[in-house]
Amino acid sequence: MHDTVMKETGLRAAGCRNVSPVLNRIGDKWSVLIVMILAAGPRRFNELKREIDGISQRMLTLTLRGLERDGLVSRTVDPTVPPRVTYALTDLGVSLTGPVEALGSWAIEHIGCIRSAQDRFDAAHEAATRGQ
Amino acid sequence: MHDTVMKETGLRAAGCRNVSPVLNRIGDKWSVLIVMILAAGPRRFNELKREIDGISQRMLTLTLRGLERDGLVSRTVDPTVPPRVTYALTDLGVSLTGPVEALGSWAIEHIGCIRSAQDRFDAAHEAATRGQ
DNA sequence: CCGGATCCTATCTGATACTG
DNA sequence: CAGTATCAGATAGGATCCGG
Repeated sequence: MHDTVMKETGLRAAGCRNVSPVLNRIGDKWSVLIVMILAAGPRRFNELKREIDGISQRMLTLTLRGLERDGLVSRTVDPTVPPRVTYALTDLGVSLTGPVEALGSWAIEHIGCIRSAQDRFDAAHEAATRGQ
Repeated sequence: MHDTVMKETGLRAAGCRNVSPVLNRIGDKWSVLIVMILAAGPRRFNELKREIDGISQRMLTLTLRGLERDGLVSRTVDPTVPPRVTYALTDLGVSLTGPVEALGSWAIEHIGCIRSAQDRFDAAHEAATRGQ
């Protein structure tokens, strides 16, 4: 990002290409939740599964694989039997919690505003649709 | 939300219920991009369509409706013929740009780290899969 | 110019069953 | 315990045509 002059459009386009993959990850159904739980400390597979409640085994595996692939989460296998696999946030994963918490704060702060906007919109839309 | 004592788990669960809808919005394919473009000033429908390049008419309409429903974007119809419809960020929408830019900065800052992690992961995984 | 309606495909997700 | 494999349903997204 050391281009001396960069048009706003160029900056935005470049930003988007970089931001998109991150958004795809944090935008999925479980990633942020898992990152936030792991922010409180490492967990084993079934601890996560119990703690999340609603996630399928499959999605937990898939999401953890994705997070591991992106370098946000580390996976440590304890070669015992039965196996113990521990997941933890990497430094990169920890650094993500900041921005995500910022977004979370915004959401909590404005959720009332959003919900009332939705209600107003739905009411208006329902009124327009009533005649059909 | 007036429980006097709330366990960490409860707090997290409550936070999640509030954050999830927001994540669903900003996690989708186009919302953040549109918000960021509108942050630079109001646009008309086809201006957005041209500027985004790759979005289908359908998705632009759908995404704008969603943003409007959430109170992030305002839609103003100029009752001329042909009609002019102008989209702009609401105050709520403007307030979202802060956290989103924070996330964007994080993404830009760490994208190299992420990509190399992915390459390492893919290389390791490919090696493990080679023998099949 | 704006956008609704329809059709079709790709991807995501969950349920279930099976394995080291 | 910690996964993998497979199947079926839900959902997102694009292409296209039509209407105000």
